Amino acid sequence: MIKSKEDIVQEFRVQSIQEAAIRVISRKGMASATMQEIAEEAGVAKGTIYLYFRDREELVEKTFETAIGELHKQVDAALESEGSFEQRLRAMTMAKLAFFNQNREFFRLYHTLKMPEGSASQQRRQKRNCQPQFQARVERLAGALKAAMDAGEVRPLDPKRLALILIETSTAIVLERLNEETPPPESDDVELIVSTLLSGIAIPK
Amino acid sequence: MIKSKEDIVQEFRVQSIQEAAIRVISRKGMASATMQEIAEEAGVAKGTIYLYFRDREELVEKTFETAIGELHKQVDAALESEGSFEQRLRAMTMAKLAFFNQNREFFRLYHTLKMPEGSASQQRRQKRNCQPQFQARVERLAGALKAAMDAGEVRPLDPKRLALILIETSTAIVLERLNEETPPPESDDVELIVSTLLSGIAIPK
DNA sequence: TCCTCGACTGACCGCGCGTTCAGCGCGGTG
DNA sequence: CACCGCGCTGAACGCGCGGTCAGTCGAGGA
Repeated sequence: MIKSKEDIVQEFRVQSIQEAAIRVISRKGMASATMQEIAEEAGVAKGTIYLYFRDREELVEKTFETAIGELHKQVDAALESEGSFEQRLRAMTMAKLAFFNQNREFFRLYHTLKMPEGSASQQRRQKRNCQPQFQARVERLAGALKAAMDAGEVRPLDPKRLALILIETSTAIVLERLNEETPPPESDDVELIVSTLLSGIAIPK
Repeated sequence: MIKSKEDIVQEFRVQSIQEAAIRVISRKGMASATMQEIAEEAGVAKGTIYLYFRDREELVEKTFETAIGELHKQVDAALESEGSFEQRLRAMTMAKLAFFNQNREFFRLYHTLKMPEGSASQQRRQKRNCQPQFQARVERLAGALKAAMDAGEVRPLDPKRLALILIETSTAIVLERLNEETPPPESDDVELIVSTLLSGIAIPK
C-alpha cells in the first residue's frame, strides 16, 4: 500500500502541528500553551488543528506519545545492548543526556506530564495514558537490575526502588545542565553519575 | 507588644486560607486550583481572600513560603546536627521522608513550583521567589559535602552535582511512597537511600 | 435603644480560553 | 470556461476564571 498524496499532506500537517505543540508547551508550560499560539507556531489557523485532533486533550496526548517514543527507543536500545551492566548503564545515561541536549525544550513537557494537572477527569486520563509509559521504563530498568543482581554484578536490593533512583539521578543532572550556560562535556557528567551510582560517594575506611 | 484581638483574628484567617490553598493546590494542581474552591475549602467567601492577599499570585507565594519553611527548618536542623556525615545524611533523609509522610498533599505543590508555569512574567516572578529557596537548599548541602570531602569522609567530586543527586534520590523515593498503598517503614527506605548513596550499587570485584 | 463602623459577602464584570461553523478560494473535472 | 468539492480559515460563541464593590449584619460604644 503506497501513500496517496492526501496521506502525505495529512502526515505533514499532523507532524507540523505536533512539533509546534512541543515547542509552545516547552516554552510556556502545559497550562498556558494556547491553541492559538500552537496554531501560529505551526503556521495554520486555529480551526485547522481541529481537523486533525478531536480536541486539545487529544493533541497533547498524541504529541507526547510521539515525542517520548523517540527517547524511550534510544534508552531501551542502550539498555538492551551487549556488555556488562556497567557498560549498559553508561550507554543508557549517555543516551538520555544526549537526547535532552538535542531536545532541550522537550524537557519541560516531559516533566509536566509526570505530575498531572487539571480537573479530576483530565488527571485520570493523563494518568492512564502517561503513567504506563513511565511505569514501563521503570520496570524495564528494574528487570535489567534484577538480572544484574542474579549475575552477581549488583548488590541485592529492591530493584524497583533502585530503578527509580537511577532514573532520577540522571534527571537531576539533566535539569542542572539545562540551567547552566556552558555545561561540562556530557561524558564528564555521565562518568560522575555512573561512578556515584556504582561505587557510592563514601571513602571506605 | 501583645497581640490585640484583631491581630489574632487576622492571623487565624490568614492561616485558614493558606491551609485551604495548600489542600486545594495539592489536590487539583497549581493551574486548576480556583479562588472559588480555595474560599469554599477555607469556609469564607471569595472576596474575603482579597482582604488578606492582594491577588492570587501573592496568596500562592506567601503560602508556599510558609509551608516550605517548615520542611527546610527540619532538614537544615538534621544537616547541622552533630555526628559523622553518614549520621547527618541519615537524619536528613529521615526528616524529609517523615515530613512528606505527614504532609502527603503538600508534595505536589512542592513539585509544581520547581517547574514554573504561566505567562513569562509569572514565570519570572515565580523563579525569583522560589528558585532561591531550592538553590539555598542545594548550596547548604553542597557546603556540607565539601566539608565532608575535606575531612576525608567523602570522595572528592563536584559538590553541587552531588548535592542535586542526594536531594533527587530521596525525592524519587518519596514520590514512590506516595503512590504506594502501604509503603514500607520509613527506616527501610532511609537505609536503602543512605546505603546506595554511600556505597553504591555495585558488588566490588 | 439606636447608631456607627468595618469585616465579610457574593452577584457581577471583563477577559481570554477552547471550540465551532459558515464561508472562502483553489485545484481538479467535464 | 463553469462548476464542484474540500481543505482551510478566523470571527464569533459560551464558559469559567480572577478580580471588584455595593450591600449586609452584628458587635460595641454613646
